[in-house]
Amino acid sequence: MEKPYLKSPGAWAKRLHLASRSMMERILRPYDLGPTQWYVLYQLANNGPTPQRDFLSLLQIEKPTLSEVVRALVRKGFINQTSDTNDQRQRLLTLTDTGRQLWGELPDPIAFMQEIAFQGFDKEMLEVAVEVLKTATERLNTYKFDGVEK
Amino acid sequence: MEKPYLKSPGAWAKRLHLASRSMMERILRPYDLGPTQWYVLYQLANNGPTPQRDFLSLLQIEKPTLSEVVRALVRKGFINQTSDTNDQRQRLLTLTDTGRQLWGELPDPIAFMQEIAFQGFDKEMLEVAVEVLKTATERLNTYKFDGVEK
DNA sequence: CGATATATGTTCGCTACCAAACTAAATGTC
DNA sequence: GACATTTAGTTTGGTAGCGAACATATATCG
Repeated sequence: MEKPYLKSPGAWAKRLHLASRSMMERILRPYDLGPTQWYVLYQLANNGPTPQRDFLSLLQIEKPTLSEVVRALVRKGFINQTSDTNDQRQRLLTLTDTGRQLWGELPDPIAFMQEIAFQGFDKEMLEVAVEVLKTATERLNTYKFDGVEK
Repeated sequence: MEKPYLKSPGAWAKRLHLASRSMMERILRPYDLGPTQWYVLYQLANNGPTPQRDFLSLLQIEKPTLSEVVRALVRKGFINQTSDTNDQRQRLLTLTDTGRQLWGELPDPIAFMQEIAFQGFDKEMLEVAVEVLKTATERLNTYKFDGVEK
């Protein structure tokens, strides 16, 4: 009975995620940008001004997390957060000039890391891996649970 | 050119990790325990008092992270942190009586989630997934980089 | 119209992760 | 023995994540 779970896809998913995050942070640090902050700029640079609300599903994060990311980007002067004129609840996020200029200088960390991590793998192997991860994720996310027995 | 990376194993690794963490947090919340805190108790309950230092490799985390986890467990009264008599730098972690009692009441969240997430999969598919994740992780972790071109 | 419900964001308090800079103790080296 | 180096942990300040509770604004319903 020796920690079988350290060899499971779940454990390796965690390690891969942390390794990816770590490298992305190193790449972005010179630009004073975190990984999730990068995704927000990515969206704004490629699709123009976007309601803050939309980022919840785009980034798959909760409201408090998004609030903090937005706050950081506003503080750094890379985006503006304005109230929608029609619906005063909604906030619209737009790139500032500084933000647009920064985006022009940024490398694409995702493409870079994909190349390192997955280059040379069979297409089929990658598909199997995605299938396992995707299914496991869906099962966990949809599992109804009223507390574990106890 | 539509965000191919959202379908990559890296993206799914992140989602699976977050889904796992989220469920583990829900399971452990009634016991006032976080996932990483659980792993520390797991080690102490199964292998007895352990130098704090050893947890760095066991949990694959950095010193500040460990410091904070230990701090939380001491604050909650589940472990003791004492100085080694031979080497005053080292700290030894031991379960308190409260901690031991708590451990006796805890479910095993890992076994529980493994069952939900991976049940019914081909052994071969799981091995392929692990192979992909493990290789990708190693490549990212060993990649030497003196900053991306820029 | 008014009360209630829903949608959008923020705040608070927590876990968990890191790098950089620090203290203190032990070890090596000259 | 003195000084430099290494090792163990902490502190500080940051990102990223969450639930619970809150304020506001819009929408719905009676």
